[in-house]
Formats: sequence, C-alpha cells, structure tokens
Amino acid sequence: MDALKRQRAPAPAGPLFAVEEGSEFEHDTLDKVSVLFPLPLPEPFDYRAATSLGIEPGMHVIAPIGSRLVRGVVWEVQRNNPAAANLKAIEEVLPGPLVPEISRTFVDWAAKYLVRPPGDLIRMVVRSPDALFPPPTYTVLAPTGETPPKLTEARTRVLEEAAKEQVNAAELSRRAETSSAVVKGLVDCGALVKVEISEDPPYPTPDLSRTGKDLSDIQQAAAEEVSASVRAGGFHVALLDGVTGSGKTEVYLEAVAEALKLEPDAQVLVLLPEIALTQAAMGRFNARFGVTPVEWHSAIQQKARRRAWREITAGRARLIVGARSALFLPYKNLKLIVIDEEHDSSYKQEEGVIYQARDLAVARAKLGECMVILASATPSLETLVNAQLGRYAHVKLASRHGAAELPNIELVDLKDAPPEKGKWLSPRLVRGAAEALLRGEQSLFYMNRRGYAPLTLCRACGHRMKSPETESWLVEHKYSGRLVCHLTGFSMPKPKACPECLAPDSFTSIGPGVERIEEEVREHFPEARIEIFSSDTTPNGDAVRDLVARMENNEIDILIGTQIVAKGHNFPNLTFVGVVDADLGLKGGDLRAGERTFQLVSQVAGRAGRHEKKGRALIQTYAPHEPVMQALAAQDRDAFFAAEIAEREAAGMPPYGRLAAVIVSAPNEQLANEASKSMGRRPRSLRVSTFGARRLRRFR
DNA sequence: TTGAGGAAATTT
DNA sequence: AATTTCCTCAAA
Repeated sequence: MDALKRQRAPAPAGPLFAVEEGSEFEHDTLDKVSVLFPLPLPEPFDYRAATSLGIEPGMHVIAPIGSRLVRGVVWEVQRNNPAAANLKAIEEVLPGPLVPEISRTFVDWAAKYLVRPPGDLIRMVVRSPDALFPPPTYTVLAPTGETPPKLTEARTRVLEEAAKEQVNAAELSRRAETSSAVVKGLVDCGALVKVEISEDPPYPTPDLSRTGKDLSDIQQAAAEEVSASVRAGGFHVALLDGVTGSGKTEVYLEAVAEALKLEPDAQVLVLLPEIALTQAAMGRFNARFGVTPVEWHSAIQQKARRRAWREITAGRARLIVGARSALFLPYKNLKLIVIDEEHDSSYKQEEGVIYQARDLAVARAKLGECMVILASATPSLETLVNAQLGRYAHVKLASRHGAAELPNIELVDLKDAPPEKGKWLSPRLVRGAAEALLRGEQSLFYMNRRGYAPLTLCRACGHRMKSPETESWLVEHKYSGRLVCHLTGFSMPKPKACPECLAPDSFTSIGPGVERIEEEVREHFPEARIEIFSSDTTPNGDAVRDLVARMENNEIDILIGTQIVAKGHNFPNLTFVGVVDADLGLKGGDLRAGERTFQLVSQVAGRAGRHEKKGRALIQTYAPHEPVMQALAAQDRDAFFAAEIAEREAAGMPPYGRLAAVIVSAPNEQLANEASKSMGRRPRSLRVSTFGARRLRRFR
C-alpha cells in the first residue's frame, strides 16, 4: 500500500483517466482485461473495463486485488466479452509508454524458462515507479531579445547574466547582484520570459560522425565481420575471442556505431561485469561517441533511474551501458547487445530470480531480431561449444596487440620437492623471485585465500573453530586478530583459550592464506618491499587505485595477491609470477572448477611480462598430470577445452545435460540425509549427488 | 469461550 | 506481496 501511495501522491499531473461506466457511452461493451502484477502470482488476473476506454496490451493500470489497489501491466485484452461482467473493474488507467510486445513475450518466455511467476519478471521491466508520469519541471528565465523601455544599469547586468545561462529568478538576481524586484520588472515588461525545463531532459545523442582509434589489420577484419552482421539485421550471435590486449573493445565499438546508424531510434545495450562499471569504462565510450552512455545498475539513484527508464522506453536513450539487470528494460528498438567478459560470473544472478544474463540476452535477442556480441579473452565452455557447433560465429583476434609475448609457464611438482613443514613455497619459487629482485624487476605470488590460515585447531583436544551458523571453518585473520567466516561474514576475536577444553594458548594455525605467504616471503626477502593485495587490504576503489599506482611506479618489489590481481591490471615491470597452490580451486566438486582454475591461473600467469620484458610463471601443484595443469603449462586453451568438453559430454553435464538442485529440509540432519538418499535411489535416469547443509547454503 | 500468535490460503 | 482465514494452545 505504501508503494502505491508513493506512486500516486506526487503526480496528479497528466492524463489520468477515471474509469466510469455507463453515462456517456450508453452502447459501450465490456472488455476482459488480463493484468500482470509485479507480485509472485501464478498468472495474470482478469478484470472488466469499458471498451470505450480503449485498453490495450502493454498499458499500465491500477486494479483491485483483495482489499488493496495494485499497479500492473495489461497483458491481454478480449474485446466485447460479456462474461467480463462478473469480474472486478479496472480502477484506473495510467499514462506512460506501453510495455512493448517484445518485452512482454520475453517476460512470458523467461518466466517459463526460469520456472518463476511471471510477476517476478515484470517487476524487473517496470523498475521506476514514478517514470510513467510526465517528468517534473522547474522554471527558468530566458531573455526574449526585447529591450526594456528603461534600460538601467541593474537591468543590463541582469540581461547579461541571463544570456550566459538560464537559471531561476532567485539565482539570476543573486548573480546580477540586484534585488528580485529588478528581475520581476524585466519579466513584467517582456524582456525575460519564464520557461519550463524538464527535470528529465533527453540524453545527448551519440556522435556517429566520429571515428575510432586506428585498428590493426586483424582488428579491422574482425570489426568488418561483426559490422556486416549488424547491417544484415536479424538475430545473430558472434563470439569475439581474443587475448587480453588484443583490442576487443575497439572492435565491438565499431559494431556499436554500426548498429546505432541503422535507424534514428536504434538502441545498443552493452553489459559489463559489475566491477567493470567504472568511470574509466564510461570514459572509453565517451571517447568514441562524444557522450557518456546511459548507465543502469542496481546502485543507480532514483532520479537517474527515472530519467533512464523514461528515455529508454521512448527510444531516445541510444547507448546504454549496464549490469545484468539492464537486460530486462523495455527497450523500444534494441538492435545490438554486447556482453563484455561474457565468462564473468557476475552475469549470474544467484538470489531471488536466479538467471544467467548471458543466456537470457541471447533469448531476448532472438525475440527482438537483434544481434549479440559475446566478448572474452577466456570464453566460457558453453559459449565455445555453441561456437564450435556453428550456432555462434567465432571471430578470433589472435595476436597480442603490440610486441609483448606470452610468458613461459612451468609446473612445479610439489610431490618431488615439497616445501618444509609449515611452509608453502618451494625453492624454485623462491629462486624465481630472487632472480627478478636482482634484475630490479617485480614478482607476484598468487594465493587465492584471504587471511592467515583457513583452520584454527586446538592442539590439546582437537577442537576446530567453526562458524556458529554454517559450521564452516573460521579463517584466521592475523592483521585484525579475528576469526572470520568467509561465507556469512561472521567474525569474532581469536579467543585466548579453547572454548571446548579451556586449555590456554593451545591454538595452532593450519594451512596458508595470503597473510601467511607474506610472512614466509618476508623471511626470504627481509629487505624487499612487500605488499598484500586482497579485498581485506584494499576495502575500496581508492585503496585499489593507490596500490596499483605504487605497483606501476615500482614502489613494490613483491606483491602477494588473491584473485583480485587476476583482473585487468597491467604492471610493466612484473616479470615473475608464482602460483602457490593451483589445486586449491579444483577442490569442492564444482562443475566449473577446472574451467575456473584454468581461466584464473592463466590470467594470473599472464600478468608476467606484458611489455618488452619476457615473463616467467611457475605453478605449484600436486597433480601435474591433470589435463588442466598440462594445458596451463602448454598454454593450450583449445586442448584444455577439448578435454573438458569430452568429460562433460561423457558425464551428461552441462551444456550436454542439465542440473537441478533440490533442497530437502527436515527437523534434523539425519532425517534430511535419509530423505536425500532415498530420493537419490528412486529414478534411475537421474544422477543425484547430495550436499550437506553447509554447502547448500551457498546455493540459496 | 476468547484471543494471541503463527501458519496457510487467497487474491481475478 | 499483502491480507484474510484457519488453527492451535492456553487462560479464564
């Protein structure tokens, strides 16, 4: 109710039709109107409305549900259906642009595909409650060009200021340093006129006469291929596949320009991973088109959201850059969707309505006869399979732009040369960093675990410190002196004595995290400048920028980082990378563990020697013969994916089969286990694996 | 009986 | 999602 009040109260302006039957239209018939509400209802609800109201699918209406009034979208209309007489009446027809047919079809399709009430999806389409009503305005004063009869000094000053910028009366008198009466006098004699300005003005149009940066021959060929697809029109998907630094962005920007040229209201949506939605990214678009794109993500402010929604629906917003949620907006004429870093896990929404934006984008494009470009240096297995099967065009940008070479990657078999007990760096890793240090170059140790140690154990009784809710191990963070649950964020100070057996100072730390690797590195290189790069040490963007800048300026010799280092940073003097535990990501039985490990480790290894200097990467593993490790050493992505694809196909795993999670809840753990096991026995055609509550929590 | 308090059903 | 109805348990 609150939401509705808020929606209706501030905006009595605009043509709100009160619904009244009878009176004027004596021969009026009744329509049956199905309305989809942004509620988890199983289907649209039916109402009655006079035919003379001309209600059409896509219109916004208010209708009663039980004792309250709710805003919804008209889904279907049956003209002249007398049976509608027994239905409740539509309360009110709201102004505003219709939800286009493509968006409605997409909602229906996605609701089925995601096994969700359609109302949950329309909620993502109609996302700005006050955008339906005409935008609020404010009044400014503009000179008319007429000269007032008595041109005093004060009046001249006011007219001079008014010519510079149009502002309101109070501001104008302040700027001209006169009283408000002078300004009012000028309005009265017709030298100034009041002008209503919309609070939601249209965005500036991208400048399509501009050209992009000069492209290499390879880039040029790729740009021409995707541009030709855009010009051809209709549904196409292209995978733009090129290593970091191959200039993928420049290539897809050409396709964006091409799509915008198709029609005066043609729109382009560029999806970026959440963390990539930065001012720097916006700047790249600005450099190419002379305008800042329309931004859309969950953090966008109410006013900006209203303006963006209004302009997107009207087809006046042409270039939209956003996170996954931008996919659902009611575009008027969407011609191209670009998904940058298509493998990125942030395209997967894992709470509420669970969806993979990359997959839905392809479906949405098919419905809207539009093109999709999936760009990545490390495409997902699903996308590569689609490219191999010929469903997607495969546009390759093979060579690195410029002179830099790929680093040398070697495996270090930890079974051959294990580090001493309580240590994690093999002599080869230490030597690698020492050599780089001697040459005045930088090293990076990659350890994908935050904190000091993943397990804290009582030596006296063997008690393990666990998170109260999830039963998962508490990770020790030495700098903060706390034990932290990485799943829930729960944390507590490290206790002085064991809570189980009360033995004092009996805790011992098991296993490594970045902080512990740093300790070990400091023992080897006491004189070196060493820093940790993890989300704990760099809590915000400023801290990240500062650390990256110091690394670029050679103020750091050795960096120890979690996966945060894998993302896009470019350190010219970094020539040695040591991956402390490449096996870490493979544990846990996740379907995509191998794929993720390959992508992460090859990205991290790729940090070495990105400029003139040749880089070297050492990868520590206990399983050097695993296909992932072999492929990493050979830097052979195709070989890795070939092996992985064969394995998935044999096991009937995605994309060759589908997975479904069933959550079993019971009064106690034993009962839940029994129920899961018996469920697993029943249908022979299904393969069932069971996870305990701890692991399942992550799926919720 | 009455009435919290909470779960379950209903809403067109 | 927001109400309304149904159900249980316990106090009077």
